[in-house]
Amino acid sequence: MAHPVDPRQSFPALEERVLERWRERDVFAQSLCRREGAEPWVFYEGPPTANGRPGTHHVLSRVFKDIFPRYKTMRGHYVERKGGWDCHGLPVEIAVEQELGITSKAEIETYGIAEFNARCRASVFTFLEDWDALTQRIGFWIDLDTAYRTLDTEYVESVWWALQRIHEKGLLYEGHRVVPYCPRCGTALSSHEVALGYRDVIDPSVYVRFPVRGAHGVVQEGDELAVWTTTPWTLVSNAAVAAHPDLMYARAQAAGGDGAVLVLAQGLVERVLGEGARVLDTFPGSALEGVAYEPPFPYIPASEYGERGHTVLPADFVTAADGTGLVHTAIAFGEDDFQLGRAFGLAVVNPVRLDGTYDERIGPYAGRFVKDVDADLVEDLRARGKLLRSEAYEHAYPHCWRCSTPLLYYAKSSWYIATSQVRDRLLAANETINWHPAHIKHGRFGDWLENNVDWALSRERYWGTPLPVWRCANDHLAVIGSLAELEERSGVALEDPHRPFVDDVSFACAQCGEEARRVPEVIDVWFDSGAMPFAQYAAPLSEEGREHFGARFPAQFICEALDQTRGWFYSLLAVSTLLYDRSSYENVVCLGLILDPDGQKMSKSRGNTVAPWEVIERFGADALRWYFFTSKQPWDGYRFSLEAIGEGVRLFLRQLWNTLVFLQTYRAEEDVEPAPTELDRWVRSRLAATVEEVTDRLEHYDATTAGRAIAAFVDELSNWYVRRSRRRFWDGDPAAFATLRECLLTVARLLAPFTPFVADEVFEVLDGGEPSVHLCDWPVASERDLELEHAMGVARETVRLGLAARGGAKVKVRQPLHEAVVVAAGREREAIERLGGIVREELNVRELRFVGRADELGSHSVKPNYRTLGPRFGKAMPQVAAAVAALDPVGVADALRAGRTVGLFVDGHEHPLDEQDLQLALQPLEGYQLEREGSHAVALELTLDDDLRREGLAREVVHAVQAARKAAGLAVEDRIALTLGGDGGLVEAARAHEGYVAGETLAVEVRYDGGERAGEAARIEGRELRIAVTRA
RNA sequence: GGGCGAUUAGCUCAGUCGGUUAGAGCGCUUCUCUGAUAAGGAAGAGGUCCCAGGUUCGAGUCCUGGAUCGCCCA
Repeated sequence: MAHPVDPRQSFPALEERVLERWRERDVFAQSLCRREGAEPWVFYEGPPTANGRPGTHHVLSRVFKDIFPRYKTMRGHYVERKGGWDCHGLPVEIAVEQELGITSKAEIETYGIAEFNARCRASVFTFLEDWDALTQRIGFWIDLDTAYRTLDTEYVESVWWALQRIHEKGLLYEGHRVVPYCPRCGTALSSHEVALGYRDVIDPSVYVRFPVRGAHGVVQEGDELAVWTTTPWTLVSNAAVAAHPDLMYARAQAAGGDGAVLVLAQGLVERVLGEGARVLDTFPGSALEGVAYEPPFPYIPASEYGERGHTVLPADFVTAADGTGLVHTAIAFGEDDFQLGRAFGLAVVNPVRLDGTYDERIGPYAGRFVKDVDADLVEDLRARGKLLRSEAYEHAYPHCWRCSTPLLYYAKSSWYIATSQVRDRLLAANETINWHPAHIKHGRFGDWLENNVDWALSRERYWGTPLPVWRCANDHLAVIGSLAELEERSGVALEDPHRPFVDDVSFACAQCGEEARRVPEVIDVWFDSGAMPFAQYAAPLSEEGREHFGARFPAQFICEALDQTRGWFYSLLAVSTLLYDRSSYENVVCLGLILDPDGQKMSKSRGNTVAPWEVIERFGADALRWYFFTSKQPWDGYRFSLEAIGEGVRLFLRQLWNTLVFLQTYRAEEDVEPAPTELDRWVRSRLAATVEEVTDRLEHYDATTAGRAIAAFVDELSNWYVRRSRRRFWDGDPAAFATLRECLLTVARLLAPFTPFVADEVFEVLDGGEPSVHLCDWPVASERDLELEHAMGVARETVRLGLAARGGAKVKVRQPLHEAVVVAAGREREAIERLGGIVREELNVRELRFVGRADELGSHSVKPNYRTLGPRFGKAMPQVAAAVAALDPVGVADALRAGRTVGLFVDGHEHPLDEQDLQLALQPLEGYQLEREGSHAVALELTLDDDLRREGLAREVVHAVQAARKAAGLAVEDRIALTLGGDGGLVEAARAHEGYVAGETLAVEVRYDGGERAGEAARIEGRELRIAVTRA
């Protein structure tokens, strides 16, 4: 019956075996089958893109996406695990561009959109096999066969439907405004995409002189405005200067300068012009309005901008926090600038082409990429004496999250969803979400929602869901919600809704009859993924999908890395709030970043990445999973290294496995009625406690504490229950086998969501009665015996103190002692007496003697209990502490034992103190080997007589014989014939305890005629013992 | 510049409602135990709980300011 178990089992090999078994027994499908009709518990898969190789951070999110569905399935829910793939978007286009060796939109169009998109379609799943293999190997149960794909026609149609609904609500609009724009990709980015690409860069920070044209109010001819900017490339299209009307400004001269009079914010005079600068006049910014000046570059005349071009304008956004308080304004390149220009009727003049280069109006710089011209422009200013100061300025600047090109803020038109109009609804929906960690809710995510801006939805690209907006010459819009609707309008039945095919479909405008053509844009991929709750089922266009969706919305659980706060977490919430006015998820776990052992972000360029396969091949997937689950709270991020994982394996997986090996090594038939001992009852109670805690923690999405609780139990099981029960296992006690088996089977079930491989193998070895542990129900905690758990705690503490006393006296545990004197009373004494056998054996003493009064062993000291006395006495606490210190400890101990209170004089009043208020501790007396902790102590009687010495020697003999057995290569169950010889005292001790020696060493006969020649020599306390061992 | 988070032993991390002498594991040293275990047990070394103020009888814990790191945003 005993299933042989390899003590040196390789976990990766074990896992391969388990994977094979799962396939054979179709366990994943079975686990779903068995829950058919049960209450669903809904998980949404945030779709990864399969056009890159999966890395360790993907493993992190995938194992957290696995553990809770597994747990909930065992709890009796039906947990559909539908996979998903994000297929559209720039990452895919860029991979294809690289493949084709092209870098611009013009080249794509020359190449042909149809062919380009066909390549994109093919490229999406380049690494699908890698993803598949890794997903399986790490035990992530997800159905990839029915995975939703955002490129599928039905998916696109669902997205169209959603946009049509949003349009019907009046929330889709085209707007002209300044957007973050990637000149390489030729498209605007949404704010959450911008958030993905901030990077520290050093830009010039320049202070430029703008000479005024003629005196104007407070300003005189020859004065110069000191104007600040960090984007010199926008100076060529300077349109105006902004000043805050209420801020105080000054005319000032630098000490020892060229005598020029500069105008700037009064508070910044010293910082900009240096110490000793002289202020000539001060006045509010409003006095500067209308001052005309000479622009820094001559390329675009003031007339181009209109009446107020190249003058000072009042603006509230100006601050004196940095710069000069006079802000350079270029209408096309900043949100504030754009609004200011609009307010004062300035024309938008944009001399930068869509590819990020200057057009022909910028003379010598035409054709160059604007960001590359910064340095030349600064030099130009310097050469013409227009430069006041120039410094390097390090700041975070947004870059394209895929191609790393610095973004430009750029005025152009794009399509928006008016999410800011539903901001309150977004906030309300957020209130219903349970965030892990909690601070995200009102911190990072809540703040983001508070400051919500409209969703910049359109992308001027090729491979994406086409924006389903058709427009006629009279600007009438039609937003189409399905291919059927499009066919109805146009008579064209499209099979593929992608560009370029959809671009060719036109129809007569319903309002004016003019031809309506599709606008050229595609939509933000984040909208695709945000639509997945319904689009993954092709809802609502397919009836079946509508039903599926109805039963699976919202999700109980989603899980992604922290960077999705502005990504999927947002798009998912925004789409469902727009359509259904509620959140699409109830619980969310945010995962942190994976760092290298030095706390640096892992990246290919640093060469500090650890490939997931490397870990799996060396330690196994369970080890990696266990590390992620238990090493720390997942949102804190990880300092990841192979060593860290190895340690976890050794401490936990090995320990668990060895316990199983032990059980299987000694396992016997179990047909006898088990008679459980205190130890059995104890470990079962601890097991119940563990089930309670693990369940509670997993209900709260806290895998870390749950996993650590399992580890703590396995440690108790292995290092206390098994160690204390070894003899019972050797003797074939059925209660011990039944108990250990039960514990391991329950641990296997608790562990199933964490380390699904080793859990299943343990379960299989122990023949748990199902084809897999993953088909089991989650364990229910049995009743606990809190009294016994407490008693064992006290007993173990007593053992610990006793062993420490032995250590202090340098007396080996092998040497038996007469007695241990234990200071304990009441409940503690009962506890130790109850488990006295265990304590005696562990301490190797013949008797336990109890003394109720610790002063028999040492003197008391009395300390105040601050926790109870502090609130009572407050400020008088120091006096109380002094008064307590002056009490007679023996008297206090007597009084408290007798249940009386102790009077304490403070401030002339007597205050009664009871045993809650005072804590007794022991001071050891000299001459005793005593270990104490709180009111609890153990002393050892160290006097040895001949009897004890002989027994100690007999145990030494046994120890030596066991070593000889091992050296002779005998199996643990081999019987032997034993011959002893050598030192008379040793032989005599062995003879006196022959039954014990023979029993311990499995000797069927013992002879004492081993003369000089016999066997191996061992040395015990300086004396020689000769041992001969032969298999009997 | 703003927001969020983190900072506890050489390393990885716990630390409850503010309460007595701040813990665990790993690693190190010395003992010890062994019919499962590369395991276990005991002792030792190892701490400015990031810093400075404040509140309080009492602060690792609460408040304010600052430093460093990470993330996010301007």
